[in-house]
Amino acid sequence: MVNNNIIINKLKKEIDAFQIKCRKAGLKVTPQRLVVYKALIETKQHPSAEMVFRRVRKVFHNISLDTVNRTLAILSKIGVASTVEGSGDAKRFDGNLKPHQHFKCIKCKRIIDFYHKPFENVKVPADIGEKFTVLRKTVYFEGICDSCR
Amino acid sequence: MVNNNIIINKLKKEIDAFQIKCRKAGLKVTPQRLVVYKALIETKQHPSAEMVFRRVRKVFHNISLDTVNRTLAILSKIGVASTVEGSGDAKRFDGNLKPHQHFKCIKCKRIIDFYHKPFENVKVPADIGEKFTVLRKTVYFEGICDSCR
DNA sequence: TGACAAATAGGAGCTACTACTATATAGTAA
DNA sequence: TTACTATATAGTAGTAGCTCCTATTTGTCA
Repeated sequence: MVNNNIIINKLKKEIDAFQIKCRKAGLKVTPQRLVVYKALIETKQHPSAEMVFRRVRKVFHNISLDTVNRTLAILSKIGVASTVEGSGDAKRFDGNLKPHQHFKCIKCKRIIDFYHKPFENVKVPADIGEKFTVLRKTVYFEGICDSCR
Repeated sequence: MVNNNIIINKLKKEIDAFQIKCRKAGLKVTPQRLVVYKALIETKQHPSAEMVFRRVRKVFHNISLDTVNRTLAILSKIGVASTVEGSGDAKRFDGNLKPHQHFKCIKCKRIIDFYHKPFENVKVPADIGEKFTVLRKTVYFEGICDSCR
């Protein structure tokens, strides 16, 4: 029960922070945005737009897929979510803002978070850093997960 | 001239090796496959299927996009090419088999190779290596390239 | 509480594949 | 060389995953 309250309080705080970020960015706080944001931070599944859509439809019966897509793009833009690297297939989103890395199973497409300190501070080689503006550094593994092999 | 011959010889060797790999995999060596393979290893552009298609159409007038797509998938499968990481947009292919890393410009979508030894030997954390079969390790940067900023 | 810019639902449109099928061809065996 | 057959291809239809469009609705602010 105590544990549950901690989780609920954490969620409340995150939603409050989200509303502030929206207003700062000149974005309206709509119930659609709140429900998409909640769906994203409540899961560790790194869902696609379609997965989020199916989830939120259960509580918001006539929300459109377009709104979900637009909202996920907006969340990434204002920095409360990000898109997961990995080529092909549907875009996958991530509401986990802590520095972390991903392992993706090429069979079942599951994405698993892991935390490995040395990968957080990858140094950009001098020649790259001088020529380009590096906005995102990623260490990313692909392979076969435990349940697929 | 001498330089040119070296390049042509290198290309010939790669094509011979490609034919051997095809036969080993039980795949027929068709002119379509050769032309797609050549188009891929001749460029540093990390082309999409569409880009390869437009290129090969110039010399192979009625090749179909489906064949290009299928062939690129096959090249990746038998290990003479790979798909480039990076979410969304069209799949991009790479015929460069030397260990290297990519920087992708989020504006113009250009992909630039770079070579940085320390990134070639990224160690898989023990817990990940035990639980999953890691087939591919990637260090990947995103940002704004020199011509876009 | 009214005004209005921003956001949404629903649907059309688009891009990037992927599947299907009749025809053609590479590889092998005679 | 020629005949055979499994594989591959061209052309096209179909599908997934967005993205754009428009009339309507709604959050925000004066």
